[in-house]
Amino acid sequence: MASKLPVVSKYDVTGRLISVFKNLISEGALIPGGRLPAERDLADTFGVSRSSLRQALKVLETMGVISQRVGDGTYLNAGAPSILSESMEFLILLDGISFYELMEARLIVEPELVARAAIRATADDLVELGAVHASMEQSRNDSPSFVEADLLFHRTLFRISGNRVCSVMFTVVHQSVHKLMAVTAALVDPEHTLMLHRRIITAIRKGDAHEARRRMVEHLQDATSLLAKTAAKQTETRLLTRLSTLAAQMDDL
Amino acid sequence: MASKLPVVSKYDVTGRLISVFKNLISEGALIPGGRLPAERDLADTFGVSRSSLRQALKVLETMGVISQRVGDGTYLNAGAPSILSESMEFLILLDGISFYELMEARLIVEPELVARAAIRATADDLVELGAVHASMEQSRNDSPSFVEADLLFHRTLFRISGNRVCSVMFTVVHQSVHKLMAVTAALVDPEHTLMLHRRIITAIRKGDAHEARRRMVEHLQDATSLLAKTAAKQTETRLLTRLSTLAAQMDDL
DNA sequence: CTTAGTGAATGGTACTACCAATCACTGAAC
DNA sequence: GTTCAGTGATTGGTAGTACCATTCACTAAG
Repeated sequence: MASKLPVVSKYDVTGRLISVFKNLISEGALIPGGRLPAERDLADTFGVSRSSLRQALKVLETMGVISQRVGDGTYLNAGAPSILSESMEFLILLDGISFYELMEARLIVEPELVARAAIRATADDLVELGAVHASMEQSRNDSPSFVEADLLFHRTLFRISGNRVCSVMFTVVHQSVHKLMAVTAALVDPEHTLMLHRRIITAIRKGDAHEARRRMVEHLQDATSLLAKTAAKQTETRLLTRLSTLAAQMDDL
Repeated sequence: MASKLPVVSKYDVTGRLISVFKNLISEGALIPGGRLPAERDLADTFGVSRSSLRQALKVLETMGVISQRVGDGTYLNAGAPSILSESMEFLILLDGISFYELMEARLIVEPELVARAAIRATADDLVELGAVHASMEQSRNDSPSFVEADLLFHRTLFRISGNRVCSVMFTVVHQSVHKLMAVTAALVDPEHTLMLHRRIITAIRKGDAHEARRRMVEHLQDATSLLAKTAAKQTETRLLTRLSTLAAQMDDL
């Protein structure tokens, strides 16, 4: 007869639980924003221990799929732009991705993306883009918020372009680059950056995809060479490997 | 005095543990391929319970950062192209990313990437690319392996382009698209695909970046319209939402 | 109607016990 | 000396219990 009946390999319960949640979501049994049963009930329903269930839930929470609040409950998140960010940080660490490679990735994606933004931008999009740029001008003398506004500008362009896949994937790239820019921001000329941004906006307003693409290349190449100048190779490497140190620490270890 | 001394908020032990591992990796205390102490020892040295530690390790394992083997131990992985894959699947589910959006992301990235490949390709790269194409020709009558070889072709181009950020990010995009292609592969004309690929290879051999870019756009647009034709909107949606069902199931639930 | 309080529900952590797979070591057989 | 079987310690995987801190809904007092 069959050699294995309902063996079901007692192992990898956690992994199978993750698959179950994946299916429940795809089947619509769980809706974004909805609340999941309590851990004790879930464990009971699935016939697994609360320990194993919690491992699975912790994975989902780290990926941004769910949110857990003590005393309240567990909720399924709506769209989750932060899903990839934790993974990406480890990727940068393990593969030793350099600052140049990050910027090159931007050079590959953002010009083509802004070209689509130039075509698809609605009137509302243009207003929003103008507002973002205005807030950038206001913070021209405050490095931290200027860098912040700079990235918001790029992220807005991603949104306008309409491709969420690229948008999400480059959230973390932007975050990583952001940490580097924050260090060297003092040496950046705000007026120069603002001018390059204005050129991009103008191209989008005209709906000129080619021009927008060209202006984005111009801007990113300028930023790359500038950051490269201010950060010596040695320093840069050190910065990159310390990217994650900003996170919460285990104080008592 | 200070209002909070060593309070250290007993909460989010797992999250802080993940940060600790991140730091240990970035500081070189953990090297890829290296073995971590046993769970019981780790929990002891960190002063946390094995439960909390295991939650953190499970997150790292799911992301592909570490590998755990019963009876053996826990090892830090080298580069991990699969890190983003699990997260991406949930993203597609939660955000309802469509097949068109996936293909558009490819259209944004791959042409520019192949342009760089045309410039950077070494003699060895060209040989490898030729070999991949040859294996594709051999499997022209076997749909499954033909689709497989098709994706290998594109992944090889990613590698040759030299940008690991894009390469890793699109691993999962390719995987998702692959599952769709496997369904509609029967309707694809192998000879047509092979011809489009040959054009790309020829452009790379010539080192003609513009030509390579143009040929990639041609190929991807062709693939998109073809898949769109064979997959009615309704069917497509159903396929997408079932993308994850191939994974292991919880048989006993 | 507002506010303070009370108790149940919930996630977070700790700890123990046991299982199954793996590996290194030992000793017998060739 | 070499090989192979066995044995025991080590290790990850799961189950289960207990307790804590937070949150929320409900209640009663103002």
